[in-house]
Formats: sequence, C-alpha cells, structure tokens
Amino acid sequence: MSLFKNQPLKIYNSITKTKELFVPVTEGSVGMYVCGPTVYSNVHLGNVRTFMSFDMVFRYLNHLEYKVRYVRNITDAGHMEDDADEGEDKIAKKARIEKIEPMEVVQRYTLDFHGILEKLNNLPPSIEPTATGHIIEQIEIIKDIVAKGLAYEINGSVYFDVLKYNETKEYGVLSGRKIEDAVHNTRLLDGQSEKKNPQDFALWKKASPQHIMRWSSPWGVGFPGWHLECTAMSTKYLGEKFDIHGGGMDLKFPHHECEIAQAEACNGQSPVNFWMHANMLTLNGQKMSKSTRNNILPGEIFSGENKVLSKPFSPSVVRFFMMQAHYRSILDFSSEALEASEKGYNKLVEALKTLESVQVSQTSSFVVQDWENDCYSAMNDDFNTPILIANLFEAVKHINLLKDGKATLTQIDLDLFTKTLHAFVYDVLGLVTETTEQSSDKLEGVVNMLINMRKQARDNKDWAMSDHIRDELKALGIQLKDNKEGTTFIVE
RNA sequence: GGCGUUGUGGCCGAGUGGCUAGGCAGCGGUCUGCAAAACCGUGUACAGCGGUUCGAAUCCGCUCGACGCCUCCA
Repeated sequence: MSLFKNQPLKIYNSITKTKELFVPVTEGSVGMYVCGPTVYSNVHLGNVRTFMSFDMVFRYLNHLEYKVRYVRNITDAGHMEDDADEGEDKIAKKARIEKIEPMEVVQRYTLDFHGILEKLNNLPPSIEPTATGHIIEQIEIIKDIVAKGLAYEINGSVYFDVLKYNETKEYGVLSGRKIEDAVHNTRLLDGQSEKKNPQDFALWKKASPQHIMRWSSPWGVGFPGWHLECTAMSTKYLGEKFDIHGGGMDLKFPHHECEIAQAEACNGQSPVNFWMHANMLTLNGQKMSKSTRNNILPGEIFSGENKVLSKPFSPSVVRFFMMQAHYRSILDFSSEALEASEKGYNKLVEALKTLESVQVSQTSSFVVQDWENDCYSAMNDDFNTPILIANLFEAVKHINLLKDGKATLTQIDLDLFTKTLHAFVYDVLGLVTETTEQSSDKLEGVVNMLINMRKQARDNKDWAMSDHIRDELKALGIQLKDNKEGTTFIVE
C-alpha cells in the first residue's frame, strides 16, 4: 500500500485561506506547476527560497509515493518592463546593453539558475518548458479568448477585457481585490493607454521596431503577454484542472489572478485546486529585490563575498536555515541566523554519524513509532518543516543517549529509526551531509603528524609545546578535538 | 488610499483556548593538564489597552509598530 493512503496531508490553500485535506484530481498522481524565474540576471537568494520550498513539497509528495509531474517554467521571453513604455522587455533591454543576443542572456542565466539550484540540492522538475518554446500554444489561447469575446484587439495588441469577464465570472478571487476598487485607484494614473480599462492586461503586445524578441501572429508581429505563458504551459502539460500551483507571494496579484481569468475564459473552469504561495525572504527587514539593491546572491554566501556575512556558508547550511522556517512565513536573513543554523546542522550531522555505530539491545527504551508519527504529523500539517526539525533534534537526543548506553533499541526498532531519520533528512528535507572537511590526503597527513607530536608533548607534560601546536593550528583554521578515543580535527 | 500578512524569551523561529516546540547564545555540570569540542541539565516569552471565557499569548475590538501586494519581481 502506498504511503499516501495512510497519511492525510493537509495543505493551506491560498484561495480559500484554509488548510484543506489534499485529494488529487487523479488518485495517486499529482500535477504541480510552479512559476519559474525570468532569466535576465542571476537568481538571488529570495528567488531560491521559493524554489527550495517547492522542492521540499515535491520531495515529500514523492516520499509519500505519489507519482508527481512537476512543471516549472523558464521565462525567457521577458516580462514587460513598463506597461506605458514602448514594449521593451527585460531580456531585450539587457541584451542591447550588453550587445549580445537575447538568447545568449537567456542561456547564461539559465545555466546560472540551474547551477545554483543544483548546489542547493534541488531536484530537477519533471518538465522545464520555456516561454519561447510555446508561442504557438499562447497564440491559440489568445484566439480562443478573442473568439469568446473576452479579449479585444487594438493597434496590433490584444488585451483581456477584465470588466467583460467580471460580468459572468469574478476577477479577484485569489487576491481578494474588488474590481471597483481597482477602477477607482488606477483612474488617475491612466491617461494615454490604449486599453479600454486600466485593469485590462495584455495577451499579445505589438512589437516596436527596436524590439528584438518578436513573433508573427494573426495580429501582426509582436510578443506574448506576461501572464499567458503559465496558462499555456500548465494546461499543455497538466491539463485544464490540476492539483497544485505554486509561486512566490508576490505573484499572487496580478500574475496568478490573471492566470485564473485566462483559464476560466478559455476552459470555463478554475485551473487549480490548491494555490500555494511561498513567503518572502527579507534582508534587513525588507524584501530582497534587484531594483533596490537589497539582495544577496547565493554564490556570495558560498564564497563569503558579501559584507553582510561574517564567513562563507555551505549550501546545506543555507538549505537547513530555510527549512527551519515555515514556507508561508517571512524569513529574515542574517549572518547570525546562519551561524546559529550552521551549529545546529553540524550537531545533526554528527548524530547521524554516531548512529552508525550504535549497539543493538534486547529491548527498546523508547517508542520509535511515536517519534515517526510525530515526524509525519508535522509534514502532513501543511509541510511544517520547523516542527519536523524539532523532532529531528529529539532524535539527536536519543542517539546521544544510545551512544552513552543510557537508551536502548532492538534491531528492528533501530532499523526503523535509521530508515525514518534518513528518509526525512536526505529525501524530504534534501540535506546533504557533505564532508565539510575538504582536507586533502596531504593535509590530513600533515595534521595527523602534528597531532602525534602534540600527543608526545602531552605525554611528556610539555604543555607549552602541546598548546603551541594547538594554537597555531587554530590560527590556521584547523580545530583539534580531544576526546577519549584520541584527537581528531576539523577544518573550519 | 485599497487588499492582505504580521508583532513570541538575548537572537532565530514553531505552535496552541488550559498540557516543555526546537535551534543558537547564556548559565550549571561531565570530560580535560588547562582549554576547546562533545554530551547532560537549565529558560514560564508571547506589542499595548479593553472584551468574550471557569481559563487567552492563542478568539473579538481598538491603538501602536513592521512587512507584502496594488507597476516587472520568487
């Protein structure tokens, strides 16, 4: 029997604002779509948090033995930079500045994106479609919406008629916005627009002469609107009704709201059962953003090259740090918080090593099943990774007691304990216990030689020499650890 | 201005109408030549003011603060 059959999973649905029991459209299978990045510059850490959150969701669904199709797009056609502008998109602009082909920009930053996510141990999605690869599908959808009278063409551009749509459907179901308010609030700003109403959004934009990324369409040469690609690709690969749609909180409006309208317009039904939104990662209490320069690149964390950091941190520590907060909470980034996470993470890793050498007993002094249930309960409650991690630290406590002979486990219980622990740490949270000691054989040989020399000095009660070796190594970032079995070292 | 989120002990960060979240730091202890590391033990905090309740940090109202969206943004 598949694991999901006895694990009732609850997911917070943004559209109903409640936790609901997760029941997929097709039993045993899950279709999940997550809005991917616009590849016009390096992904910053904030972007990464969203993708990591959904990577965790993907991993847990897989762990529950669902057959998951995870689709995450690459936006390579570029979003409009400014609606009032002449239709220059972000990728084209960057390309002109750097005097290179738009697809060169796309290629460069797609590689960067993949590299970073891989370092952070994110699983690749099942399908990673690109916007430029689905222009035909997007044009088909526009034709459909125009045919249904919910979009209009003007000067070679096509706009979605929000007011018309609102006559029979409800625009604003996700974000809780009232269309009347929107009318009120945007009237002043709108003067020269060719749109019928300010809240109408573009499905197709006419390309200005200098616009490089362009395609032919029934309405002339142009490029697709910025909300359409997700509707086209999610429908193509997951169908008109699928299980989970994810993205960052900031995409709720207008992006996801428009997606709902587009899908309702052409398919006559709401496209998604569960809307999930990951919250922002802040820096100095403010949202990370490229435009305000309030951001940090993942690469800078791994190398330590950023003035907000006291030292470099490994990808696993970054991942652990993020998993210690719930995906729907705002998480504030700081060097101190990462340092605290690093220590906690190391403690967990040490315990996992210790577990390998635990002795088996005739009886068990604690109930492994109870602990296991706690782990599942945490994850089943809207992917509560902080609680899961708290349970992991309970396990650490047990492991240390086992090591000291103050707790016991039978072979069967120990196997279950190890299997469950590994499943949650490696498979679900996606933490890698990389050997942080990046010590080469040569370094290890040299340090071990010094350790031996120090041991001789200590045997001779030559504390001056012994402490000298210890202090010098410490200054080089090599910390000696004395314990009963002897001395080991770690490279800090 | 509109929509929405949020305010937890030194720090990070869960959660809940009554029962120890957890991590880091601190403190005490074990260990050690001394340390470090490791391990064990240790914290009654929930912005303010009212209200509901036998009981609220948890529900309601107000005040103050923070943040997000309303323009591309994970």
